Amino acid sequence: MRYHRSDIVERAVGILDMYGLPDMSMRRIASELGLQPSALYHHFANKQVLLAAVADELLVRGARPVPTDEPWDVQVVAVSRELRDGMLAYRDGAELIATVHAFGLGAVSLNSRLAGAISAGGFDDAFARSAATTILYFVFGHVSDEQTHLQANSVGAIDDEPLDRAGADSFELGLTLILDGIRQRQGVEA
Amino acid sequence: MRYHRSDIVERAVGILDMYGLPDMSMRRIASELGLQPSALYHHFANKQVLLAAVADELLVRGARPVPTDEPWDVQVVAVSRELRDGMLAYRDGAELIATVHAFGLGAVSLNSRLAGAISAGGFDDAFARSAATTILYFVFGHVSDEQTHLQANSVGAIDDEPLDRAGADSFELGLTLILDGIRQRQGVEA
DNA sequence: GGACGTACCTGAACGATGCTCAGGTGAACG
DNA sequence: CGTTCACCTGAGCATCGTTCAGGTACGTCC
Repeated sequence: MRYHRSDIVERAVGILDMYGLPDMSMRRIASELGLQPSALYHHFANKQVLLAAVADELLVRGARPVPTDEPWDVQVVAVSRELRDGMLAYRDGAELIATVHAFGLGAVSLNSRLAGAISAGGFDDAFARSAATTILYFVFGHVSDEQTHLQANSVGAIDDEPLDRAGADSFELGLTLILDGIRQRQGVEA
Repeated sequence: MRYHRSDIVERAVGILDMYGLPDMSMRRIASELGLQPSALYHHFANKQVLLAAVADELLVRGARPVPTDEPWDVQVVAVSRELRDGMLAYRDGAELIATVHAFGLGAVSLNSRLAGAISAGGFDDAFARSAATTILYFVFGHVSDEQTHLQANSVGAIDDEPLDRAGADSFELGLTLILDGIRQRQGVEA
């Protein structure tokens, strides 16, 4: 069988969700496709690039239409929730997406989408970018923590719902905190 | 020569600052001490524990007295700046401290210190904890990004000061945003 | 002073990782 | 029919974290 980039990404996503990030090795991906590991390097320069492609795929699968007719802060909340849900939808998705972003590969649109929504509130462009990254750092950190604890507690089969609820509530609270800080600057900004 | 835990941590810090996190391998640490790699496992159960000890050491070295006589928000800013400076003081310090915290080892005091300062503002304990982690996620994310770009640009010997300035300004802005959000809740909270 | 315990260390090895490279195969295309 | 090029093989390199059986020396206690 002969494959394209997309086939490899798809298989990698499957392994990620089934066995987790540490098991998503080049050898594992290759063997599940019936290939030699070296074959993967025909499609991706190195593992980081493959990881970036997988992270982008997760984000694409979790994408939702942005409500551009709504107020700017509603848009920001919508994008943030979409990002959170996308990260939580696959095992180790949060860690993957956060590290890929930290590495500077892929998912550049996240920052732009948030900054764009904020700009719609009549803020300075530089301010919008700073505020957007502030939100991004919060989302990455919070959701990564959430997923770590969720997955740890899903091994022992204890109650998930209370934890999920607590995570979601805490997420909304932090997000509101930052948004309140931004809103407070409306009219003061250039 | 025979060593203690602290000798190994100290040497590891040296390697970290000189050659970076990726070069801080068990083999490298051992060889710089004139030891076999296996000798390190007499002092630390595994590498994660060693990393946690190194991260804690960096934080201890960067510690400053907290101005408990100042208002709560001034204390929060002080702790946040101390943390940022501590992370930036050593090569790859930000990544190290952030990943160790994510792993749940060491540096538990960070959350408590921030939460404690916020509580002094008369906030609910649960709220203080949530607000503290919101700030922590922001600091970790922001400073990690800062350090990545600083180190990338220090290879090519271009201007550091403007970048450093931009990083610090953006840091203060994000921090103020969150603090404004928190302050807005004063009086409303239980 | 001699036996003992323990803290620290050696040296070899295991299993796994990302990655490279020279070469092979087969389908599409002129 | 011949060539090009995308895709792949298979072996191997250089690392990594970690384990384990055993060794050495120092402090303590009889």
